[in-house]
Amino acid sequence: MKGTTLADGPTINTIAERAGVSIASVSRVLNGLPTRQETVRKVMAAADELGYVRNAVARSLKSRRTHQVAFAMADVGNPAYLAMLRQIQPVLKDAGYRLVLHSTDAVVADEIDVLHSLGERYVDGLIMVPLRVTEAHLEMLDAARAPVVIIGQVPEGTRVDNVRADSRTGVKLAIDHLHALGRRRIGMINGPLDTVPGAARGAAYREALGGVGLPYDEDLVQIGDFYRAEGGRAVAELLDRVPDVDALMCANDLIALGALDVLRAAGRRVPEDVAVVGMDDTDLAAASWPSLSSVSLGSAERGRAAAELMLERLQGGDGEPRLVTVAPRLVVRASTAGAPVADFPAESRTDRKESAE
Amino acid sequence: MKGTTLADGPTINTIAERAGVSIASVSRVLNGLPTRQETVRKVMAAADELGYVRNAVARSLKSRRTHQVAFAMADVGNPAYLAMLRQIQPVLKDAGYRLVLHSTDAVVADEIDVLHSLGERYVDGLIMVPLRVTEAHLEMLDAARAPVVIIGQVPEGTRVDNVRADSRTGVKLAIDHLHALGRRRIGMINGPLDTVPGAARGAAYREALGGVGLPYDEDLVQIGDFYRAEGGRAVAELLDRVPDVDALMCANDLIALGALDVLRAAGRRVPEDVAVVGMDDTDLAAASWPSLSSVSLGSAERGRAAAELMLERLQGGDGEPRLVTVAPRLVVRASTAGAPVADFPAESRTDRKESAE
DNA sequence: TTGTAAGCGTTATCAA
DNA sequence: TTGATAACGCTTACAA
Repeated sequence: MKGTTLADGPTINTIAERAGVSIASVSRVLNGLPTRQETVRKVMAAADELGYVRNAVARSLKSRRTHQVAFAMADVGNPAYLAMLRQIQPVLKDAGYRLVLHSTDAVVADEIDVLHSLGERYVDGLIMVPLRVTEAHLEMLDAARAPVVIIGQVPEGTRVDNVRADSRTGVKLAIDHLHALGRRRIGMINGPLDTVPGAARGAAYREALGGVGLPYDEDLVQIGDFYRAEGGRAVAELLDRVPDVDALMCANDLIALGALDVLRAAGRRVPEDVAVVGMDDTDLAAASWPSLSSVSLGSAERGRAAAELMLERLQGGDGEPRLVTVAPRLVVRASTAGAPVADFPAESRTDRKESAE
Repeated sequence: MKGTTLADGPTINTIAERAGVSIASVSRVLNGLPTRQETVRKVMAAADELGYVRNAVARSLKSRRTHQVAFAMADVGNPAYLAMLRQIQPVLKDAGYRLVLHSTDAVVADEIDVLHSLGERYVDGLIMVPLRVTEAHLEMLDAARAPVVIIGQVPEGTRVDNVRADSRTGVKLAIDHLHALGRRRIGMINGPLDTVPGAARGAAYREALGGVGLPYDEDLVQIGDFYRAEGGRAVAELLDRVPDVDALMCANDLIALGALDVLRAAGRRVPEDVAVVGMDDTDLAAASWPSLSSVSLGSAERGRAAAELMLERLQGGDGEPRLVTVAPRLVVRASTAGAPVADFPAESRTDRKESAE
C-alpha cells in the first residue's frame, strides 16, 4: 500500500507545471516524439511521481478513435454466441481494442437501439448477430457511420461485411452420415418454422433426403421448440406415430438431449435402434450419455472471421463489402457411431480449470 | 434505404447553424432544459433532418462519466464466470451502463493491466474476479481512482467491496447429503492443492467428514486436475485402491463427468453403487446421464450482488467497503437421488432458443 | 429565454 | 527543440 491517493487524477497540465515545461512538451514526450533528453527525463520523472495515466476519453475526442468495438447478440448464455465471443475477444484484444458487450435478449427494438447508438461514437465498429433483419435494420445499416460486420444472412446488396453459416450443407452432412450407416427412416425434430434457423433447417432436411434418394415423408417431421423438454415431447409424439423411425436429425443440441431422454425412457437403444444427431456442437454434446454426434455450424470460426473483417476495416480497409461463408462440420460421437465410447473421452473444447473460490 | 449519408456526422454546431440559434440553445433543448417552444421546435427539426446523434465521447469528457463498467475475469468460456456475466449484464444495462469485457486468460500481468487501465477513465468502475490476489493487486486497488468490486477473497482490511462464495459450507452440504443417504466411504476427487479452489475444497472435505463423525482417510483422497479426462483417471486410481468407495465428492462438474465415465466403464451403477456429487452446478450437470447432483456456489448470485454493489457506488454511495457472502446450494439430481429421473427433466437454467442461421 | 465563453484533457499546428 | 494556441463536441456559468 503506497500512500499517494490523489484527490483528482493528474493531467498533462499537472505534469507540465511540475516539470517546468509546456503541455505540448509533455504530450510529445508521452507520445515518443523527438524531444531533448533533458526534457524527456524531467517529464518522465514528474509523470512517475504523480502516477499519471493518460485519459482515454480526452484522447478519443481528439483522435476520433475509441479503440472499442461492440459485439451485439441476443444472449451471452447461448453457447453459439458464446463460442463467437470467445474468438472475437482475443482477436480484438491483441489488436488493442476493448470489447463492449450488448445482449439484446432477443428484443428487436434493442438491436435497433444498438445500431442507433453507433452514432454516439463510443465504439469504432460493431459486430452484430441479428435475430432477423428487418427494414429498420437495413435503413440503419445503410446510414451507419462506423463499420459493421453482420454475422447471419443479409439481403443481397446490403452494404456491410457479412459472415454466414451454411446450415443447408450442415444438415446434408448429417443426413449423408445417417444414410451411410444404413438408416432409412430418418426423422426430423425441428423448432418453429417461422424462425430463421427453423425454416432453413427444415428445408435443408427435405433437400438432403432427396440427395440420398429417400422420399420426404411428412409423418417423419415433428415440430416442437428449440428446448430440451419440448424436444423430448416432440420425439415422444414421433415415436408414437412412426415406431419404425431409425434415426433422428435434431435441429439443435438441446432438442437432441430431449430425444436421448425420451428414447432411453422408451427403451430404445442409441445408436443401435435409433441414431441421434444434434446441431451446433455445443459443450453439452460431449457431456451427454451417450455423447452426441452434432453438426457444428462453425460458431467459433464465424466469430473469428467477423473479428478479422472488422480489424481490416478499422485499419483503413474501405473496399467493397465482403462475404465470408463458414463451412459446417459433422462431429461424430457415440449417438451415431456404433459402440459408445467409454473410459476417457477427449477433452471438450471448453474444458477449463475452474477458479471460483 | 434513405439516402442522406453524411460525410462527417453533424454536431451541435451544425444544428445551431441550421436552426439559427446558438449551440447553448441546442444543448438546452437536447437536454430538456426550459426553452421557448419555438426554439425547441426549430432545434428538433434541424436535429431530425440531420440525423443527429449525441457524441458520447465529448459528453464523457465534460461530464466525467462514461456510463461504462468493466468486468474482468480469466475466461468467458468458464461456466462460472459466464453465469456471473449473465447476471451482471442486465443489471448494468437497466441502469444505463455499458459492459466492457476483459478476459485475462489467467495471466496475472493482464489483471494488473486492467487495474492500471482503470486510471485511463474509460470506465466508471470495475468488477473483477482475480485468480489470486497478489501484493501488486493490493497496491493498485489501494490507488484505484474508480470504484472496484472484487468477486473472491481479499485480505482483511482491503478497501474494496467484496463478494464471496462459501465453498466450505458447500462441501459440507454435499457430505451431509451423502451421509444422510447412508454412504460411509466417501471419496474426494480434487484438483491441484496449490490452487485457491483446490486448497479450500480439500480442507472443507476433511472438516465436513468430521462434522458427520466419519474418519479422514488419506486413501480416499485423489488429486488430479480440474478437467474431465484427468478427473476420470483420478477416479480410476481411487477405485483401484479403495474398491469399496460408495460415494465421490468431486471438486467440480468436469471431474464429476469424468467420474461418471469411469464408473460406467467399470460397471458400477450410479447412484446405487457409487453416488457422485459435482461442484459449480454448470449446465453440464443437467445434461449428463445420469444427471449430476452438484453444489452451486452461487455464481449467478455473486454476479448480481457485485453488479448491485457497483451501482450503489456509482450512484454516489461512499461508505465503508462492504462484504457480501453468497450461500451455496446443493442441487440434487439423479447421481445421488436414487432412481434416475427419466422422461422430461426440468429445463436447465440456461436452456435457450438457438438462433444461429 | 438566449448567447458568449470557458473548460473537460488531449493532440497537433504554427511560430519562435 | 519548444511554447502558445486552436481544435475535438459537449455542458454550463454568467451576462445580456
